[in-house]
Amino acid sequence: MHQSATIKDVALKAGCGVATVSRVLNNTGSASPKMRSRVAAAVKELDFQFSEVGRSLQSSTTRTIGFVVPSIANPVYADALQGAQEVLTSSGYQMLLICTNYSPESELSAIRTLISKQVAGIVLTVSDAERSEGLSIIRNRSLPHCLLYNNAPVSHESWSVDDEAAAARVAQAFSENLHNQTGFLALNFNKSDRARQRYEGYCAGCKARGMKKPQLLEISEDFEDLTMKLKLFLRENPSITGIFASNDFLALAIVRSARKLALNVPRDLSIIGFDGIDVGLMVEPTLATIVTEPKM
Amino acid sequence: MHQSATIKDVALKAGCGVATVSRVLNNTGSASPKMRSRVAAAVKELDFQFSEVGRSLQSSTTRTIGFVVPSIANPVYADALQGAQEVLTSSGYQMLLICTNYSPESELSAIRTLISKQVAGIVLTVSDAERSEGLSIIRNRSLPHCLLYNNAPVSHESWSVDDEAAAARVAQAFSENLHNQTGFLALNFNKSDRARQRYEGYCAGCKARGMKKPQLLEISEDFEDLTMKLKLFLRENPSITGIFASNDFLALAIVRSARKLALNVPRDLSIIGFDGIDVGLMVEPTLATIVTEPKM
DNA sequence: AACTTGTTTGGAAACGTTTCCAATTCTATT
DNA sequence: AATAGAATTGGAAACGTTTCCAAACAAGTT
Repeated sequence: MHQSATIKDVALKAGCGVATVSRVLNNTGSASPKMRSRVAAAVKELDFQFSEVGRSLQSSTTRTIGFVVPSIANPVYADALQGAQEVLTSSGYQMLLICTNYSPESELSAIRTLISKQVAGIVLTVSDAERSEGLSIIRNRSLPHCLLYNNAPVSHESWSVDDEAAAARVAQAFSENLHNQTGFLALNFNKSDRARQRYEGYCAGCKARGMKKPQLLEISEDFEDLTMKLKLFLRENPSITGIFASNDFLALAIVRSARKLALNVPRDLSIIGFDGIDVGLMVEPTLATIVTEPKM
Repeated sequence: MHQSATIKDVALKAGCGVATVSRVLNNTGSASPKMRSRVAAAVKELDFQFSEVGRSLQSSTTRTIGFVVPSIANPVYADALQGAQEVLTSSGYQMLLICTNYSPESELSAIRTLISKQVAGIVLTVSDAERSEGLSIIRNRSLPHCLLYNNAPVSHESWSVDDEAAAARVAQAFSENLHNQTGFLALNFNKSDRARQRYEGYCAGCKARGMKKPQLLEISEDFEDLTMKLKLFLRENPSITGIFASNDFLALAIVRSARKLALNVPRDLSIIGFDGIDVGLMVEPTLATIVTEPKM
């Protein structure tokens, strides 16, 4: 494999010292016109590019931001990453991405990895912001960071959604449409503080409006038996007329299951999602959801 | 900000040379039990982690793979990245991700950036594999790489879909259902060799089955006026009974537009997509599509 | 006790940069 | 022509690792 040219090769070819090459290429310090052109020629001839590794070692900073998200197949995170990409790229940063699949252990090792790669900052969604070990490491090192979809304690940066308030809004919508007994659908309930916050906010909202306490329908990763689960759930709780899904992905899946059970959505069973992902607009009828706005 | 401990700090605290620390921690070369334990203690006390930057400089290799894709909002790429994540993470590699938004210039600069970051390899989807400048740089440097969704010339690695064959299959499906005049829907037609290959394969397939040549319906990024475009398109080509969308995203969008125009899908207008993304299964009726299998 | 073997150890160079600083060259002034 | 001052230049150190190699040490054999 063709070794990359280094600044030394350039200096040699241009007949000057490496310091001069560095100064010319970075436009820092002075250099005579002839030197500039000789360096330029050498660079072109060798197709030279700086090694960011060398630079990072010397400057002890990388132009890289680490991202830690549960999954990239979920459009909520994909869309957030897409948005981040645009601002990163335009400011000369790169994205180092790690998915954790909702596993706290993966979170920790992801964060360690990012630290050892000396990322300039970290954007992350953790399973539980209150007791994330990785997060406290980050804070100990006072690494620049920003939580994404987790709520941060005051004085910490985060970009998130007011889960409680939004969930209360869902309770309002159900209440206005005369639903009394509803369900709450969650995946990985114990692994996601978002799901729990939404559930709590939702329970509070229902209570405030005199509705019955929502029944929790918790499912596993395996979508196959969702239809069966729903069937049993509705049999055990026959008075349920609405379901609040803790995210749009689940909402779409449960709509589908409901239809398989020959239920008309929303007539027989109302369903509200959370996030406002684009594909929710593409189904028929359009998915009811809480739209969040993760843009500047 | 709390500076990270270096191997020198560890050596100092353990009362030995840096070489010893390196040997102990990497389990390379010999070390006495007492040294091992002293090093271990120092590491724990300082919460030491190797700097990957220093390591990379010395070993001139990073455990990072660069990924260049058009967009991460499109589930086709998101799913591919998700799959890649899993194998990367389990083999100790990280993903450096850059989105290009279908722009060849961004492709080139993305590739330059990745090279300067010394990635160990590159996985990329380019606009046009035949004339991608970035791709030829990669080949010149004989950097390990793999095309994703682009077809590579023989002897090069790529992970892609046989667009022509798949498109011919679509022609077959339409033909079997007695469609004669159909349309082909594409976004960024001139910016994507995939779309062109699908179109060509589709035209060939239609011709082989004695159908009329498909009409091209090309749209811009702006989905707002898709409904209007479709209306005009169908007015100009009243005999069209089916549309082949060059990807599932477009297919879902056009289904929606068709419904807005009070057309029954598939009775009045049949639509076939391409990719087989999961959300296609969540709409009602399920999206007809070509399922591709980007997994091991 | 003197030697041979084998194991542990740490100094130093190298990887590709940037930057400080001293040395050199140029320009302008007397 | 001599000199002050400014502009340009390059050597060397530093960033955090790994690895080569020689030095130090331990243990076993005469």
